[in-house]
Amino acid sequence: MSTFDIKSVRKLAEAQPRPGGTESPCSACAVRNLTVCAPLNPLELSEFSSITTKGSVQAGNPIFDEGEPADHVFNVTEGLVKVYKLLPDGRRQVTGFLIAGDFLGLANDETYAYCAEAVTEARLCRFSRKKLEDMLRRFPQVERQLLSVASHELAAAQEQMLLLGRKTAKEKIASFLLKLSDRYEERGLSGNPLHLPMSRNDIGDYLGLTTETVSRTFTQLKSSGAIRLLPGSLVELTDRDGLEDIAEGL
Amino acid sequence: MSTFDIKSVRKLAEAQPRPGGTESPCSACAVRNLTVCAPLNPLELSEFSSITTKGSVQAGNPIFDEGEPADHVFNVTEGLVKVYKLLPDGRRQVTGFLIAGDFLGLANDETYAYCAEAVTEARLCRFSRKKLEDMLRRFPQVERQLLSVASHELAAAQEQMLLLGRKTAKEKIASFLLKLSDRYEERGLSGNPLHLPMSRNDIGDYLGLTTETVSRTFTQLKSSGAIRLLPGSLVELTDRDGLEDIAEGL
DNA sequence: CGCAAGATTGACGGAGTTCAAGCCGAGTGG
DNA sequence: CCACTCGGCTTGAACTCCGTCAATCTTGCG
Repeated sequence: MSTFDIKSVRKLAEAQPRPGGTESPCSACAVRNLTVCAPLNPLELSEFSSITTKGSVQAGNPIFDEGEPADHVFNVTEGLVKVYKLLPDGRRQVTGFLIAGDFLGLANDETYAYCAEAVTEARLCRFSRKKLEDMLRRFPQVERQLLSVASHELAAAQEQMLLLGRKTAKEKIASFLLKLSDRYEERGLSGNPLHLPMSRNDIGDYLGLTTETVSRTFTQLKSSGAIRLLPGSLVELTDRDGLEDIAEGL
Repeated sequence: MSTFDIKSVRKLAEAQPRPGGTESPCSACAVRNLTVCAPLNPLELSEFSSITTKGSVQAGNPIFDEGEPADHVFNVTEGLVKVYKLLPDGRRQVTGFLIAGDFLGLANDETYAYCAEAVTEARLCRFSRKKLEDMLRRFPQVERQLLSVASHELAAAQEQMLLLGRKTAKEKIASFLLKLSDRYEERGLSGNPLHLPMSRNDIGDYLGLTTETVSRTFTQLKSSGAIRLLPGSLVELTDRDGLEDIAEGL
């Protein structure tokens, strides 16, 4: 394992393999069981770790941009990352917020089809796409896992299309809070209160709304007692059942 | 190979395997090279065909509904299929229109996460999910192909999110016509003039618009000379460059 | 031909955007 | 320690695109 160093990506102090064993840096990875590496045994993991590189990205910095050669894929191990697409006039659609355990950079094309940027300082595992493809041939269980991940993401994307195409602002915000809360808990983070480090603008670009509408809707949900806004970008979901009804349009 | 027969799915006259050879019904399949079966050689294809079943569905009939046990996956070989999700109050989001060569029914859950319905009479190959999974283990190249398909669909889903979240009605319709035209041509169908067998309502539910807005926007594009509406649900794209500019918000 | 379902057009209204003005809070420097 | 500043958040007012409701018109089909 080495570290990577591209624009906006800082090197990390190199994590030395433990001496005298099949132990690898990956074996200590906190998100290993949440991600594509889950089906590997320690020996395989050690081999896998030989093609990975760790690094971190400062808040607000890009990880890659649309149109760049898609030479690497990534795994988020810490922090929050947003991925988005742009229209020529600058309109933006955030297609996802990624947290520890999320996979990033899958592309069939030779270039990335979207931009990725750190919202908070983030840590990532990086794989060379070429080497990963070789690995996939040798570890078909990882390929199967990857298919499963892609299939989950596809289902989530369809859910998001329903939200974008057919839900009202209030329903969008309620759905967003609930889904994020669930995902945080899946990954062992606090789902309530919920940390929202992204800006109102980012949330708007994720939900197909403007900053102002996001802000007004938060105020509305706060007034109705469904949520509380706490200092430090925290949101408490005080009436989860109520939010669930709102999210489904009931 | 046998035929399948579930509600709304008609049996087809059984296609007999050709006697005395490795030839299989699949080897004559018109969309074979457009779909997941593409990487198989004739011998493998023959084995693959043993787990497939062919059938057809009448226009307007369901193929499966959200929440049903996801026991099968499908491949469209002819006709048009729409895939959609519903909110409790009946609001609908069409998440895709599928044509010959498209794969359908991928689910990690035990149940389908969406509904699928024939728009025109459609023909489908059906695979038992269990048997398909066994096959995937034996033919990793098919699994790789599936991953590639899923990854393409993911990119398309992100494009669609950009459309739903950030494009105007006019931009949505222009994007829709262009993308559909391209996909038709990929599959060897006419991309111009373009056949639109789905209703204005279906188009609206795909683009996050109402029937009325779809209709008005078609009229508008017609008046500006970008398209012509021909009898038989045909649309001629008379100014493709103009449509492309509109689609990108230029 | 006549019917029914879908498509078009019109008039109106409203959810969300746009534009603009204050507010708040974290970081900075005197 | 506190004033200052700057970016993001909130609130207000006017507007607009698209949705809603309703009345025709078209089309495919028996």
